[in-house]
Amino acid sequence: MSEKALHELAGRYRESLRRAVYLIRSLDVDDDLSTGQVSTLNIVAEGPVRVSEIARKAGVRVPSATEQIIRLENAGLVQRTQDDKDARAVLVSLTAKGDAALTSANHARNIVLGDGLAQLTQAERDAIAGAIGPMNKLNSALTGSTP
Amino acid sequence: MSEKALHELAGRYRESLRRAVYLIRSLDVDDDLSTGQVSTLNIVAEGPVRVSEIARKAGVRVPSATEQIIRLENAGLVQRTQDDKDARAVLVSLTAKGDAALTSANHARNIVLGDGLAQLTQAERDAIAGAIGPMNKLNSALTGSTP
DNA sequence: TCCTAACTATTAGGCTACCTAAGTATGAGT
DNA sequence: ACTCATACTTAGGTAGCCTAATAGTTAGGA
Repeated sequence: MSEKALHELAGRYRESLRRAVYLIRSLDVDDDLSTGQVSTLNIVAEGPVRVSEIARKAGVRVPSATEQIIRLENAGLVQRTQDDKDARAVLVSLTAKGDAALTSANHARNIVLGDGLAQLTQAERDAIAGAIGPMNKLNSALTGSTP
Repeated sequence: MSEKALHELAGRYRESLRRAVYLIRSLDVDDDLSTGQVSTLNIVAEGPVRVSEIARKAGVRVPSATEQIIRLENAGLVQRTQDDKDARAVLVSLTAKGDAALTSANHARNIVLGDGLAQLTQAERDAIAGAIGPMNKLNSALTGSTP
């Protein structure tokens, strides 16, 4: 593919992503969790995770992750415990309340987004479904993140 | 498509978009413009635009648009003029400096993203290219925005 | 052993960007 | 002319991100 064509595609994709970011934000509807908080909870949900690991997966610096975690801890959604094997490390895990809030938040967002997807044709949904893999690969290639 | 399948697709797409936010941020490399500023400049570039129109297209409230515009104006990238036909309205347009900065910023970002796209296979690029239309349609369906 | 370098997390301070509510000025309709 | 709606700005507040500095822990070599 020519360099010019790559740049043209990059421009169109970039614009589409910019708008999709607002779409994502518009999904924070009724609950009191922000998109960023839901993302952090989704990371924590995979098991007790270190702060540095959360930061890496979320694509932010460690102090930003600490800040998010403190907010979530104050809301009673996560808890911090010491790592037995490394006294420097802190392990973050979901509380029961956090687990419930996350399930509910994911469900609410998937319903709204699912409604939008239902308005597309099957071919359009297939196109989006088929792009997710390549999008993730592109994300990894450019941000170096390993989700 | 079943409701369950829609929600499953919604979940995967949502996760991909979440990570794409960080991709977008990683494109702000060397220049002094943020992603939001580039977006605003891109909107303004289409011609003299009202503040309310900028807010609508950017998916933010009017005061947020005003704030962005003031920042850009202070940087000499846009100018505000009165609308002859409606003394309440303010028309925002690019300055020569803003036009140059926008061209440069778009170019720099397209190069970085283009490099990432170049690492994909042709089939993967085609998948992304094919999803842009449906993604935009979905964005419009859910946010009510008319880009 | 001990000393230094590396690592993990937090705190402190600062910035952008978003929001709602309130204020000012203009336009449009009755 | 009066009223209501529209367009924007101002004021005040919050979330979320950053860098720099700090405290404690670990690991590895002299």
